[in-house]
Amino acid sequence: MKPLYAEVIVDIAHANVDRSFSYRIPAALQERLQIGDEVRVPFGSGNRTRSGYVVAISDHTAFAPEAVKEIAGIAENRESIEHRQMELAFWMHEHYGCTIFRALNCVLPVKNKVRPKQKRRLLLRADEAKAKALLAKYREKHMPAKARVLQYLMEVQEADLDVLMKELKVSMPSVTALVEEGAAELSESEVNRITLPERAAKQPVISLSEEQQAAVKAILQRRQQKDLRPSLIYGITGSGKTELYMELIARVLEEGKQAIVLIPEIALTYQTVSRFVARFGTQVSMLNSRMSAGERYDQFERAKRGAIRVMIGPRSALFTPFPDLGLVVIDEEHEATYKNENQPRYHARETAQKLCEMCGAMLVLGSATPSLETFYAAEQSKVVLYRLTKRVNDAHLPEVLVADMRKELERGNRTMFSDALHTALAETLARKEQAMLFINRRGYSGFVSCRSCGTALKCPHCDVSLSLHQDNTLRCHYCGYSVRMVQRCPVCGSGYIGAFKAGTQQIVKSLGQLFPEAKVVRMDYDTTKNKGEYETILKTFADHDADIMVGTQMIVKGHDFPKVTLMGILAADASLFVPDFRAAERSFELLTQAAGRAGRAERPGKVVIQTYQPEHYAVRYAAKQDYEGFYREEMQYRRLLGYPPASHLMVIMTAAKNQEEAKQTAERIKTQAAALCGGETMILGPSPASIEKLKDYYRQMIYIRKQEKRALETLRDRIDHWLKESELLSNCMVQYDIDPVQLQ
DNA sequence: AGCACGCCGACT
DNA sequence: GTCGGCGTGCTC
Repeated sequence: MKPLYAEVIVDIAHANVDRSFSYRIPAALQERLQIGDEVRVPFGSGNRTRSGYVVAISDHTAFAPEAVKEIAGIAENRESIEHRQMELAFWMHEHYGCTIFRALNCVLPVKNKVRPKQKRRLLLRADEAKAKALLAKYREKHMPAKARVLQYLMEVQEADLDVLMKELKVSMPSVTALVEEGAAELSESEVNRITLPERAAKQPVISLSEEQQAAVKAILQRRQQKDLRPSLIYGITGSGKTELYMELIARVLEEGKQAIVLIPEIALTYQTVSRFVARFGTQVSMLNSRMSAGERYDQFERAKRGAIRVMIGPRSALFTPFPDLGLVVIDEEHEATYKNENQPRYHARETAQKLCEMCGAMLVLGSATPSLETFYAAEQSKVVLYRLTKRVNDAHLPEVLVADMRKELERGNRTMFSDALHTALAETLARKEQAMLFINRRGYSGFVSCRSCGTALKCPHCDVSLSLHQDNTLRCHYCGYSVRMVQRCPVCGSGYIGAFKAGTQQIVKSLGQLFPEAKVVRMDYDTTKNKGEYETILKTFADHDADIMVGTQMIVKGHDFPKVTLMGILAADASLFVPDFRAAERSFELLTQAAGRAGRAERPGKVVIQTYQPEHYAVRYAAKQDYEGFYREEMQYRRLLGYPPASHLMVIMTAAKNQEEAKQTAERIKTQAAALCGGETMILGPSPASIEKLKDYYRQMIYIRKQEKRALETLRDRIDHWLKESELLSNCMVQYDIDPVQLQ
């Protein structure tokens, strides 16, 4: 019998051992051992037994066979949380074509990751007399390292451990010695210092509307029948999706199970979380991206122990190791942030579905503008749809005006504001109400449009916009088509053609000229970079210390300001012509959500959409707040052009420091792919990525379409296998993404 | 993370 | 020499 080896990740939280080690599998375990099993292995020169996880099994090892040690034993609980998490990691590895390591690091994020040392502080513990005595002793006994540390501590009382070690040129052994002698104390990072809202005065549980109750009842009933298909709560803004989620969470908690709630990072604010805390108290916790690995670790440990039973967070909260998960909610499921743009390129929606299948948990998706994927799945009965059609408190939908900016130009209005918006602003200010101006900054990647007739230049082959490059050519990022920049609009001959530009700063400036007495706040990436700024701006506006808020995408999500009765959308077109097949979908979402911001309370709201393309279907349907109309029209395009979800699309990206290398590798991959899948498959490219050079790497893209997703996965694995055999990979990186959410 | 090895200054 | 503190590097 062949000797079998297992690759084992050792359970030590340190970067230096963040890799696998080969172990021999004892005869008794050869039949039984599986990838993902927890094993006991001798490790290090002391051969201390440690636990680890099997990540691969094979009949050979890259390590010197005579130096390989043997697995000591297997942990018997294949039901453990870790085992379940490992299984999820392996699914991600297969599904997203990333390495097992990447997947594991994502699913068990603290394992193998160093706890941030900079957070550890060294405090003086001995009193003055004792410290002086010890210092004298160290000096006398020639222990300079310890003496230096102690003296320093006596001066400053406490110090950051990393800084101290560097400054005083000492290392860990000296510090530990001091701690053991009781002279000093190490404090871990401020444990659990995330500030959750205080338990708010217990608010009465809002009773659900008939519609909401019916949906809750149906979802629970389906679970009883072991129907684990995801549920889609499709409800217009203000229809009370959150109450519905909370009701489901309450039911799950009653059964002694736990729940995960995913919310896009941008909407993950104090207010959102406090609603959950008000209902469920200290069982609720949250994650966010600003947390250190240590804080995250603490959260996960508490979840494992049962101290937390509801976790709210972004994408990564999905990996909370709950012992008995009963429910996953994904709010605003259409959001692009649910797709990880780094390796592993997982989509939280798909991954949640897998996780829920594994745990027998319910998956509930919610959105006012569902992703085409989810709505398509609902049409095919792979997802069960529940509609919420009524706004809570019978609030009215806003009145939407579409301002045709071409006509404004004709009339000689060269400002950024249409007459309609100008008038509406004046009226709103006169009524002492508030307005928001949303400037669509998506699609800043240089699409070229005519200010006179609204034409945007498109690729004749791909139906995506051309981008203006620095060498003054217009290029298609899908197929590589390229043409010289035009001087006049090819449709109307106007000279007003160029790349679109407008920023929040310019808007604030012109507002100052038009309405000098109005107070304006600006919210965009620049003004919210520092901690707390986001909250400060929101508070200023909520307290009506400002009349107009100007901002980017950020202002669209999140908050209800009851006094906002006007929403102005500038450059609604910008996102329509991003060179991405999802451009229309994204624009529709943005416009619809922005429109939903106005007049949510008893005051009627007004929305002004400024566009050069009033006849575009995304603008038309957004103005009517008609998702389903938009869905049907958009699906026709997707079917026609073979884009997801009608068909499936794989993007292969090559990246190399040498431009030629990236190109040639891409060419050879294309040839190989063509050979592997025969004649009828559509392969586009290679063409440069929209930002061709990124962080010194030149990037080339290939697009492959197929009816079956499975076929793309097989193709990916075959190409990857072929690449590893060939010698192409040495200077060139290759990444795959099936059904991308954002094209690069 | 923990362990061993090897460097270097002090002392029998 | 050689003892012991202390930094460094490795762990299948």
